[in-house]
Amino acid sequence: MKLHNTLTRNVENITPLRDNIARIYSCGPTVYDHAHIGNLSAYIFADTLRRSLQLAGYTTKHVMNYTDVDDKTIRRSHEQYPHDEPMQALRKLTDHYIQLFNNDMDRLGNDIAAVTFVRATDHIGSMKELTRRLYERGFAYLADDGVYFSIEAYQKSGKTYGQLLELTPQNTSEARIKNDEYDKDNIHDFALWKKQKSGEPAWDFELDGQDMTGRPGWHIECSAMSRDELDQPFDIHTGGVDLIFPHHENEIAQSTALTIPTMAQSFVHNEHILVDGKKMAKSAQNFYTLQDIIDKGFDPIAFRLLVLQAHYRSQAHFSWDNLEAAQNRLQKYRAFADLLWELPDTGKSSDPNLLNDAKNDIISALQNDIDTPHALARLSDTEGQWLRVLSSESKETFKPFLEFIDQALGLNLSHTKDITDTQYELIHRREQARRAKDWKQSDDLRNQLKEQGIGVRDDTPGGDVWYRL
RNA sequence: GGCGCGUUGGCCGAGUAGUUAGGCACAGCUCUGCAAAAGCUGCAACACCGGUGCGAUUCCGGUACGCGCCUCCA
Repeated sequence: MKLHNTLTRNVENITPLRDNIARIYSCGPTVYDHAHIGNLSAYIFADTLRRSLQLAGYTTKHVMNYTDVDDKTIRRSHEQYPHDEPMQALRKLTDHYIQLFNNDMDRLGNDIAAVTFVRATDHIGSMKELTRRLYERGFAYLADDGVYFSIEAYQKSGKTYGQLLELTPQNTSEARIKNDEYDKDNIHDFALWKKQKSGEPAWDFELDGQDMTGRPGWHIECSAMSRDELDQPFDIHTGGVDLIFPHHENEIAQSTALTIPTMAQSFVHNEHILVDGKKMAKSAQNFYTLQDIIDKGFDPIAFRLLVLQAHYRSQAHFSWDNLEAAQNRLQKYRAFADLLWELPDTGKSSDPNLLNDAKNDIISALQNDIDTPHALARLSDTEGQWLRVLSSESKETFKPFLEFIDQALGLNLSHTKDITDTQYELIHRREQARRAKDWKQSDDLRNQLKEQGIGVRDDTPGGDVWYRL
């Protein structure tokens, strides 16, 4: 399995470090609002990555976190539930958005059952513990508003800060220096733990005899959770390119300061989805949610296809035209899947290479740095040969192929349902009408079927073939 | 200011040192009672300027434009 590793900036072969189990940690959502489709595309990628590892024959352990305590969740929970206790308000808010998030994930074809979801607030204990150990070993210091990680101490211990990107003094924007309003020694130092401000939810914490009651910093959450759930080092850490710095760099620093040489053997980052050539972001107000897409009559899986049509390391463009193109493509795939019901129940494939070659090509495309555009091209190619499928396959041979496509790409094609006996009857009557050259009757029947969302392909060997519109 | 990435036909989007994925859209033809489907054909691209090659869209250098990161961010 080849993957692009941000640590080395190269596509390299990856094999699991331990027990043939691929351990993946994906930075998940901050659950303070609806996820927008740019956020969601990162999880479509993570889902596809896990599927690809499974196809490569590895067992996977895939962990994704919910960031359910941070500045935004706290602010938002106070706005929405001003009369509740801070902790209770936080819980209400994050419970709500976790539920919405899971629903979006499911609608997008992401296999949520294959992922272990963890909440930051369920791991506060290990966050405190990690903070304490970093402090005791001299990698952290106390400030008025919290506990900070010391980049200087980290570097003096012989470690590199800047493993994922080059960091130089010139590389730091003036804006950052000007905005540096916190009480820290070095501009890159970051909070491991923040002391409670009034009205904020907080957890008891005593460090070096001082009351540090408060909450964890963002970066420590992922270091602690990934260690709790996967141990370190694990195999693959995923996230959007925006997380490379500082988030993942800081996670590495926290996780490697004490003992282990690396946090994860591979960091994989997906590029952003652009709207009108710009990054989709809440702050830029140029974002859409999955519900926006659904309200416009699009299928969530069409959006999945739009994401998969571009390589994860290139910026994809979102537009309604592109989404419509993806939806059309999905319709074709579904019509292809509907062929299942036209096939005989049993019988060996008389054209065994047709589906096997496609399957193997799709597997190799995915093993090659998750080359989903190539995999989809191959699927489209196979779809274009539906007549051959119709004449050579049976349910016994075609169903597993659809299941394979679903396993590999999450398109839910094998969920195709048969049409009703009444609808078959309509198709049958139309064929008879056509044979009798009763064109009015046959057109009537065709319209009836159309109203029920069924299209008919004439003149195929063995009788008319239906598909969903 | 620093670092990184990109620029492919009407649109999206792969790929390659010589034979050029795929999707969407469009035009014509065949087939068809009509339509759909299918088949055939057409359409049309590798930002610009140099360099190295017999040969570059593909490698190297530069220019222009765009994007991202350096701050919360998928």
